[in-house]
Amino acid sequence: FRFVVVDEHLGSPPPPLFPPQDHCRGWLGISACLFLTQMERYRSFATFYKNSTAAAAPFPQTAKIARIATPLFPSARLSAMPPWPCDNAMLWGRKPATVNVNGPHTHRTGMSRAEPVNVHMSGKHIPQDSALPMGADNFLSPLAAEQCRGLPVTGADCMNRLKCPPSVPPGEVDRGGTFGGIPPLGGLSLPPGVIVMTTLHSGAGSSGVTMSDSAFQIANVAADCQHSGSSCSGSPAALNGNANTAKRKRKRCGVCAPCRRLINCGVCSSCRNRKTGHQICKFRKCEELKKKPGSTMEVGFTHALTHMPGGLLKWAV
DNA sequence: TATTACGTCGTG
DNA sequence: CACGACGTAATA
Repeated sequence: FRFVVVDEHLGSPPPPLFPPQDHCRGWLGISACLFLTQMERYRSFATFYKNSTAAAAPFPQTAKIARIATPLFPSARLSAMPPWPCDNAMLWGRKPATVNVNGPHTHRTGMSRAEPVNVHMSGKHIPQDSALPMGADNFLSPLAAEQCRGLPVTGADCMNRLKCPPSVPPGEVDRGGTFGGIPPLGGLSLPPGVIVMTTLHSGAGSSGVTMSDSAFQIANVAADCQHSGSSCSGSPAALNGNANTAKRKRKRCGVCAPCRRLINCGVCSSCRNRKTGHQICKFRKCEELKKKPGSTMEVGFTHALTHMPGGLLKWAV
């Protein structure tokens, strides 16, 4: 699944939390999404309506209240299926990454692997099933790659430099899909800050992971920690519930800056020595994998979900 | 089967 | 420690 922040604000400029960047909304970060608590959301709305009286004028008080009071996942408890047609929504601008959602030792098959973009592999087949066309005139251009080649560039920086074409012509307001690759949401109105978890079309039957499946995976892990009364700070094996689990390769977290980088730098030792080194680009090496096994981020991830004010986890399920 | 990249080990 | 080489798990 993917986290998609829907920045939709009827008849008014976007709220402060999501500045308008129609050319490329960029990556807001899972952490940014998840830590958009109800309180922050309320504050965002309040500030917005307070500071932009002109924009807020058309909004009656009842509408404002109703809008702020809208839960983050308004339809989630009605059905396990995604209530909005965002199946091919893109967030990272690449195929879904095999990220560590369920824990470092909890292997899930069927999740698509990342499609690393190597600037030296121009002839390599690039899947077109993602929502953002990865054509030569898109963000895979040598220019974009070169721009991202700077060493201490964050993933977000890298994404922001990518050439995401506007989803609507300049001057128009995007009322439908906010990201360039997101199809219009039709008549469905979602409050700003909504996090939509979607599945992706990744080939026929290639993924057995559904939106609800993944959501429940996260929910169950978090809930288990909560119900067991543990601090969720145990070892990965403990998190997995089996200390005797055979040692497996850890997977990249998918959310740290290096993980969010899309391209190999091409100049680091790992890139230059790829044939024999078998190592990922130094600037794409997951921060979590650099650490010794045992101190993992998914602890914080699930902790955030579990203890988030406003019950985001509840809505996510 | 080919590719990617994690884990480990030897070396300096 | 960093680095390179290698085995090999995971995936396309």
